[in-house]
Amino acid sequence: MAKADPASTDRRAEIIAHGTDAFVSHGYAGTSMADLARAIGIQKASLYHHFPSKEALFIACVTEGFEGAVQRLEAIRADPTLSDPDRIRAAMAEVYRINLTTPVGRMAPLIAEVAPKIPEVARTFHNGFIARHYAVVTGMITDAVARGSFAPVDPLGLQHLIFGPVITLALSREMTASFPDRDALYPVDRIRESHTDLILRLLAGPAKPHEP
Amino acid sequence: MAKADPASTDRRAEIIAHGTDAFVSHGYAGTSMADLARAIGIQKASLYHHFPSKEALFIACVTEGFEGAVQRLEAIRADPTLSDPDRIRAAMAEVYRINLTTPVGRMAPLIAEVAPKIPEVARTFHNGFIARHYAVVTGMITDAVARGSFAPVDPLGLQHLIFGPVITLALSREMTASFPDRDALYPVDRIRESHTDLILRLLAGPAKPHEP
DNA sequence: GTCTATATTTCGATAGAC
DNA sequence: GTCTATCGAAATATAGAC
Repeated sequence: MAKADPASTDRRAEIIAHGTDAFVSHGYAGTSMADLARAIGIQKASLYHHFPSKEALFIACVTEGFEGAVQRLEAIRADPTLSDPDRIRAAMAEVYRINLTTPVGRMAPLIAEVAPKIPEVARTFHNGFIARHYAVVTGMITDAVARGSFAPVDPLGLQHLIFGPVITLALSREMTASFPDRDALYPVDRIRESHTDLILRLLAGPAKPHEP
Repeated sequence: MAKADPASTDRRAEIIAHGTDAFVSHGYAGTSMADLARAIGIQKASLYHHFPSKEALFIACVTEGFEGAVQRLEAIRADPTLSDPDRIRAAMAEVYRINLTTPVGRMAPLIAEVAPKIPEVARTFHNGFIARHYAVVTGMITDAVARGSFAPVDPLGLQHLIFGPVITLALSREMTASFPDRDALYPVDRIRESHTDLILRLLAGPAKPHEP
């Protein structure tokens, strides 16, 4: 994305950044071009100089938002200096980071809202972001199982066990954003550490029968 | 659905049923009173005979939607004929049923959208539905641990490991509702069975070190 | 590229007949 | 209880000056 004119390109990126946040927070129908313009500090008509319609702006927010997000996970998978458990720890830390500190973790319901109106964004987002994230993490686990580092596990079940709690946590925290006790109800660090430990425990092998 | 006066009382329930589905599918702002009336087959003005405003209708959809949903889980917890593993199996089957066959599993983002405008619905839904569901399942696990049936586990981590994949699955399936290969991407039965097995494996006890 | 001003449609909500 | 008709506000989008 190299550009000559910073005044022009930066404005477009600024609109996309604000727009993504607004769409994720208030939904597609709940985000008005007037509100968005006011948040950025420009006039409504100026938005239409950069994007021909609200729909085009939305598509840009969804499809340009996850560029580069998969590459960090790919790098963790390919890093030869990591042990297999440390690779899982690093991957889960990155999954938590991307889902809890960027809007992407709250995009699923937004896509669902818009899918009947703009069907292609659902495929673009799913194939370009979700499916690739799943594939990288599933791949690094089956790699480790093949090397004998981990016990065999059903990849489909484990994939949902890894991503499900993170995405639900992002949505739960947004739902409770106004609660004064939100961080006590959904403490990110504690949940992430416990989650990671439990996943590694499953990968370590089948259970030894519990003796009361 | 028992019907005494099909003209009057059922109309209110009919509006709430259609409204809940529309709100969950298209968001609060994305659901218009005109569309809702058309879906039911009445005129827009008739909606305002049963509810004074769109906001009042929405609050009714959220607060009346989860009545009785917790009682089935409570019954499973209290059932003396179940073994502890079977109790977990029954509870997870019920969690999957409620989240995947009723709109409640897709309500979190809807609540998040509306929370800035109607703050009280977030607390009502969280305290009345989510927190109680969490408490029942966490309680039946700590009960079993106290009886010696299961190994000790961090209840917070396990709670997210149980509910997270289910809620994310409900959202993923809605996001991909238009995909012809949705059931292949997100096969409910396979995921539920694998998920349940992995949870029971964690509860069975600490891992035996894996030997390649 | 950004602005003011405006066209057009759709929204939530109300009035009043039946 | 449901209808037709309509209001005022807010939405998307456009026209044209600077």
